[in-house]
Amino acid sequence: MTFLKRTHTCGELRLSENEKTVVLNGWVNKRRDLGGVIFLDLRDRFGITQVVINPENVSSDFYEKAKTIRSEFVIAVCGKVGKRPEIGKNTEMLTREIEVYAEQLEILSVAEVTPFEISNCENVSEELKLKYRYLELRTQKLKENLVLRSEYYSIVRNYFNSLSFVEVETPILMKSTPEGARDFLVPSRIHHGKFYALPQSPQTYKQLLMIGGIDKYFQIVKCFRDEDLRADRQPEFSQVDVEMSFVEEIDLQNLTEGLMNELFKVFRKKELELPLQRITYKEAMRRFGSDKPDLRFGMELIEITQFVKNSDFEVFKNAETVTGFCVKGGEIFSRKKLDELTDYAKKFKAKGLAYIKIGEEIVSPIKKYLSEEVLENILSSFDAQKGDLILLVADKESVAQTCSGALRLKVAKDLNLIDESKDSIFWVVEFPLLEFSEEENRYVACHHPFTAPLSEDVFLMETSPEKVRARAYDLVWNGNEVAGGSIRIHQNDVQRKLFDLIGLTEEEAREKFGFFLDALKFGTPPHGGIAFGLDRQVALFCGVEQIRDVIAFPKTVSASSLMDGSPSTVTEEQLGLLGLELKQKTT
RNA sequence: GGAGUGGUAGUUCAACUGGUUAGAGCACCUGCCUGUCACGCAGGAAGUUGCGGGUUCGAGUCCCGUCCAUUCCGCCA
Repeated sequence: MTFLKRTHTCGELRLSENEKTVVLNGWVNKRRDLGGVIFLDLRDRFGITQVVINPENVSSDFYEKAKTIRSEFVIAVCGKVGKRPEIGKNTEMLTREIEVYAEQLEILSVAEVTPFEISNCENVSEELKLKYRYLELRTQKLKENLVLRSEYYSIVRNYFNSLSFVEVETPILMKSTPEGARDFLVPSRIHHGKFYALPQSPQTYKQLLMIGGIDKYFQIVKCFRDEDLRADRQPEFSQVDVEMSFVEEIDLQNLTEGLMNELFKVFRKKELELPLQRITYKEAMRRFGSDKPDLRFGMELIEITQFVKNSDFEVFKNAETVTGFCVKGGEIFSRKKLDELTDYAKKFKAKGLAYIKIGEEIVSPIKKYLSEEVLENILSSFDAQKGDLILLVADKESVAQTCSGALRLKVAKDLNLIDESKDSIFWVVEFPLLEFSEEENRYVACHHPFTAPLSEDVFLMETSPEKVRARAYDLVWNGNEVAGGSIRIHQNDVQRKLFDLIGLTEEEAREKFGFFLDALKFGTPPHGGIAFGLDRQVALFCGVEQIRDVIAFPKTVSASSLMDGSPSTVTEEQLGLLGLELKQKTT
């Protein structure tokens, strides 16, 4: 035997093992040297067990060796399990009833003083923890998150396997596509000047699988997007990717609801009320100013455009939309608070934020522009009572709604109106198919260019493409988009029409998506799919804000890995082989 | 690409309006301590104040630039 191998984990022993001789392996979480007796808290991923080294019961050699043990040493301890004279004061310790009296001890590995304490690193900077991520992984929290993630995989696989889905791996090296996010590119050594792209999602592949007759597909898959990062966005992230043939929206929605219910049963100890509520994109925007609203609180938006059309206030009079919401008891908001909200509104392109305080009297910077009648109409629209505050944004419809929606969420968070024990989970449907991009001066697909239009809207494709609704659906959970999908186009001519609408010439379409258009000609079943944001869902089930906390080795917001120092430079030789040469950075 | 916040000992933070030798908790090291579990007590070591420049008699503090982390806007079909 090369070392004393464990018989039990550090989270396993209870009084039932009293008197048994056991071997534990683990890291020293904490050492308490009382001069005579030494206590070691031994940690592995299952828990912590107290080890006792009593000089009266062990040889002096043994005792001297034990004296040298420090935090994060990896040791093996053989000893007898005993009942503690006094139950451990650390109430989180699963093994607090017992302790192990060391009889043999091996130091398997010494450890230098770590850059931060494993048992106390809540407040340590992100930078340091990421640099030494493997040390942070020793913490309970991160381990629990990864274990939950692993259970998530297993529930997903069981669910789809039980329904006769086929798990298929799709290529990581693929063709760069012009639409959507920026691609990560991989230069080809064999074909100088040519590049692979890493998939933003296996979208075309899974559709080709449908054409290939694999009529129920799923995959837990990495996706890559070279865009700027956020707390809930990493350059590489995971999806549960699903596609089915001979289906329409309801089939995929039912399938998704079934899986979400399984996940909720395990992770939230409750069942969902199925079927989930549906709300159209238009209604979500009108009532909540968001395509992923949080419905755990009220403060719905009320549009008052009609009442102020003829007011003397130019801003309201000329605005396409005036909308806002009523904050119950918000009359107490200070000037400072209102300024803060105004600044926040400006981030979302609003030019300003109007407010009406309903106190002993009505206080509002715009009061002078509003007639008694108009004011009355506004107050009653919002059902505003004394003590309330009305916040209003006037702008073109999209800005007024988005901005009010953002404010609604911020105010709810500030006032702690969100009941975290509740879950709001529902579908948003009937998204627009296309959206006009001022920047690119063309239509772009809201979802992706393979999404089918609603059949009753197809006639609008020629005349007003922006009005066409898509057969797309998003699953929204507590204000987060946690899954999204659509019924796909399965006719070659419709697909070509869509490419045409988004400004791809016949030639470009052939060059970029020719293989796909060809495939559509050879008998394509009606099909559709959905993709789950795995990291985001796991983060929500773990109750953490950052998806970094559910990824073993995440990147920073500047997309670098502090631990291994990637991305990094490569040698001239490596570049040469690829036929590449670096340009001087232009400043 | 833009905005905010932060960067001081291993670590978490402090240092009022620019002013003596940059402090404290935890960790670390040494000694003492036989039932601790945030062990205790005494002592000690530990700093290029992110980096570069500037203003000043004097800069952790003010100014300019830059880098890193983080949050948000843009972006993310």
